Amino acid sequence: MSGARSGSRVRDREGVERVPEGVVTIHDVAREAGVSIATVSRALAGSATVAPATAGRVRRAAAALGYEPNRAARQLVTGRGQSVGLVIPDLENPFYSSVAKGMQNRVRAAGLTAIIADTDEDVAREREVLAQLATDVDRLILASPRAADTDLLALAARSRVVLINRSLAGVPAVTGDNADGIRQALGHLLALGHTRIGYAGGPVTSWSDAERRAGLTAAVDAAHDQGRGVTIVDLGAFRPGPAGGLAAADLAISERVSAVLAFNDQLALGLLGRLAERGVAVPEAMSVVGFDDVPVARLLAPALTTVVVPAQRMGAAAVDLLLAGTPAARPEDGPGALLRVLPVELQVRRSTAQAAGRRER
Amino acid sequence: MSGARSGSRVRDREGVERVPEGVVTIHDVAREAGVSIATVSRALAGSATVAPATAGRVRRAAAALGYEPNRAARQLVTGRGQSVGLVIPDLENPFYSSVAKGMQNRVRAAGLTAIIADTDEDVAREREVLAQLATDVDRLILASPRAADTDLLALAARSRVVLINRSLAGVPAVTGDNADGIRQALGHLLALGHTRIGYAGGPVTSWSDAERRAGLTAAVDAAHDQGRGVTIVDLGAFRPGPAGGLAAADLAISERVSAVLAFNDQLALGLLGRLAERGVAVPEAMSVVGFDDVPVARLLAPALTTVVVPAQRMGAAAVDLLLAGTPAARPEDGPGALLRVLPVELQVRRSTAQAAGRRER
DNA sequence: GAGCGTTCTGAAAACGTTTAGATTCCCTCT
DNA sequence: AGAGGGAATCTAAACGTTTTCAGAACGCTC
Repeated sequence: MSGARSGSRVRDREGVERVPEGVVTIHDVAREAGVSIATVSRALAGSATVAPATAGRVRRAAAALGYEPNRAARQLVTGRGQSVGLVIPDLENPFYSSVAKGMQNRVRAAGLTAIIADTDEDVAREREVLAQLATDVDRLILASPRAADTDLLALAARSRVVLINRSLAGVPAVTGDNADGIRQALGHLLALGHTRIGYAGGPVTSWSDAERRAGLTAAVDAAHDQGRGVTIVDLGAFRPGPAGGLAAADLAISERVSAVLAFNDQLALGLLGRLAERGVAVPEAMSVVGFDDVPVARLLAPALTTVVVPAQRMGAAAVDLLLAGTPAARPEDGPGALLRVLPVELQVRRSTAQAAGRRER
Repeated sequence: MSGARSGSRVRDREGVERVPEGVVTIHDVAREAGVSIATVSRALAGSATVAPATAGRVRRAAAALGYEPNRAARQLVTGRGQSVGLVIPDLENPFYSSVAKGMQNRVRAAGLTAIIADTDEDVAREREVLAQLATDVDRLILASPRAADTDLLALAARSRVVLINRSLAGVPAVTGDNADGIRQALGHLLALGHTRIGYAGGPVTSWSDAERRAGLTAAVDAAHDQGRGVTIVDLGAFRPGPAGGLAAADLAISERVSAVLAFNDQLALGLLGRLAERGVAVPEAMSVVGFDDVPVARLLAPALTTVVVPAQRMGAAAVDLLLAGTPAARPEDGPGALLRVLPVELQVRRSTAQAAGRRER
């Protein structure tokens, strides 16, 4: 029982075209080609140190036998697997499923395998997932993680990591241009004459929300500098699902804003639903702007005015960043060093309209 | 440089709580617990032949060191991988992202890894994906595959396969109760007085659509037997995305039906959008029923009456079927042998109402 | 024709795990 | 007290690959 255990069952005197029953290993190819397994490995890896004639013979033998390298064995010895993990907070959130789709496409195009894990928007779950994933994946894409900075840095230290919608010193990341998006959205509402606008925020732990709030503040300041008065009413922080939007809607009504900027489309969806329920006409009595442009946004009645974030492209871009031979970033480069910011664009639809005069309810 | 290579850097005199820098292997745990690696392996595998006291010590050591088994190594020796692949037509379709979510949760709960692949509703792409996946996964869940029966059988011959929304002799499968769902939907519309109803079908290659059509025919026959006349107008076959619904809406209007049964919610979404655009009031002038109950269905205005298919549970059930030691099915058992049919339920919302009298347009 | 570099190939060690078979230990039974 | 038998544990082989190092074959220069 030596290493050549599988020999007898693989080859018999029938010749090359005989398809082996069991799994073909590198040893079988080596025997077929009359070389050692080391040479097979090198020939198939395209190493330059193998003679062209030999390489050809090896390749032919491999093809004839239908050899497929065993990924587990390869991974074990190289330490580097051929899969990349994607960790997302919620697969049912259409924004993230789009990200997942883009990511998965690109990964597969690169001949790799996409492993996916949903954390249910839960920190503990995320930690668990990360621990499990860390062992069999050395390349990770983390979409909007809840994890603490230190945990992420530890992770990034031993795996290649790309973040989506979060930035962290020394870790490459892809995000949408949050500040610009919110600026465009606010500009649109101002142009429509709204002066009292609610902001329905995402979770306090959300990096995107922080960015969008900062962008909002900046945009408001800029407006003031131009002599345009506007009041932003902070409606609070909501879970980024449709359910969160319900509460936000009630708040928007009682705060007497004429328009609401929602942290994301999911929230806006809930808002729209609750406003309809309460008999508040959109956009006549209340304008609503979302963020993300999830696929349903344009199908709603009224179709949702929202900031288009190229979710699929974000996923793909994250993969590119991950696979590019980017040298490990040095923390001293600052957070922006490896940040890829994708442009976003306001898509005006039916959910926004000119502000009516102040209303009493 | 022996097998215990990582020893020095892992343990120092600080004690148990010290988190190791490098990767913790079974050797480290063995040293920590004062046993051999074989015992560690057995203890963690839950083998009965290890003394409870020892097992406890090992588990504690493993936890203290944060040990996670190396999957590549395990897979190499056992031959059986610990990932299961999920092939879905479109991640952006909320129904399938729900399936994916349920599947992924269950897979991870079992300590396995979920590999995901999106085929973009494309046969060629699907074939490609399957070939790629087959090399590193021996357990697959195929959601609504387009592939030919023969290809699927070949695949099922060498991997464990569970189908979702399709049935095939000898291959275990999970589906919703399509016929019953459509029966409920039709019954609801009949109860509301509709007598001329459109059916907006899915792709002709879709197994689900075939089932639903069959169920519809049966339900219509049953109604006729009870003396209730109803005319079903086949509006055609549409791509199962919202875009398909637009065309279906125009057809529904020109065919003067008072209600439409849509193959799925995506289609219904498009329908609703287009009807609103054309000024046809839902549900006053036209009732619409969907299928699937995707998360947005209840958030639409009007909220969509639809057949609730437990998508997440389907994903989970498929995993259960896959992991259960189900003996390979024998084709002679017939297609139903390993079919797990999940009950579905009509959820009445605002998109359906009593039929108005016949209208002219 | 000896010495020496080049170019190619092979032997063998590693990767971290599972598992078969050997070994130890401690009872219990005679 | 010695043998026999289980239970618990250990030793070592195996999984299929990559890669280091050493060696073989060859051609060149002097």
